[in-house]
Amino acid sequence: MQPLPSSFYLRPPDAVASGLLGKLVVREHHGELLAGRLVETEAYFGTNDPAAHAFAGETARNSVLFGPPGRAYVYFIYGMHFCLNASCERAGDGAGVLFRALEPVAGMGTMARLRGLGGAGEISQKTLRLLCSGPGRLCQALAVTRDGCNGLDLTSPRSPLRIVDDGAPAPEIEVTPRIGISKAAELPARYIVRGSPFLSGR
DNA sequence: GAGGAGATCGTCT
DNA sequence: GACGATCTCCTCT
Repeated sequence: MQPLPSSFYLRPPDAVASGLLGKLVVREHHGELLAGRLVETEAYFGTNDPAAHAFAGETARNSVLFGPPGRAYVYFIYGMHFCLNASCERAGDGAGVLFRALEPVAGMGTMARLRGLGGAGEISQKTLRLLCSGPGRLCQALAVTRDGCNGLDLTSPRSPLRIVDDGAPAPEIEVTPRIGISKAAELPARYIVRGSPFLSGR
């Protein structure tokens, strides 16, 4: 299974955000394969978007957003959480897509352990929904940290973090306002798979 | 089930 | 020195 090519990310963030729904996030962690299907994303429009990290211009923290498309931008927030983004559009635009929720597909036992939710033996449907239903949660479940993952190439078959298309049919997509931000939150830039039980709360 | 407060620290002013 | 693209736990109903 080949990762999505960098040309996929060479588009405006709203097109990338909706196009990513239904694709697989694949993570190699200590030789084990962890995977989840994207069910919720958010677009951030770079230097023109007051809610985007890139709004104030390039800094040491957000430099990945201003680099080539298809890279992982990981940042630390609220003193305890990480969030995972994909850079998109052209280098210098500062645009990105935030990954908000995944449907767990492989390695659920390890994900549960990383999340501190047990993980030995059977996993209940309730636990399954708690694994990746939020930006901070999915990073914890996939062992994504700024130290380990910031700047990784999501388009390389050899990358320990990549996005692939497994040929699943395109999901039914719905658009809603963005979540968890104070500036320009009313912009309809949150893309979700309609009816998925794995969406983040609100 | 809903609502609110606390946790905790890197980053920018 | 303030705040944030969040989560969990506790309380109240």
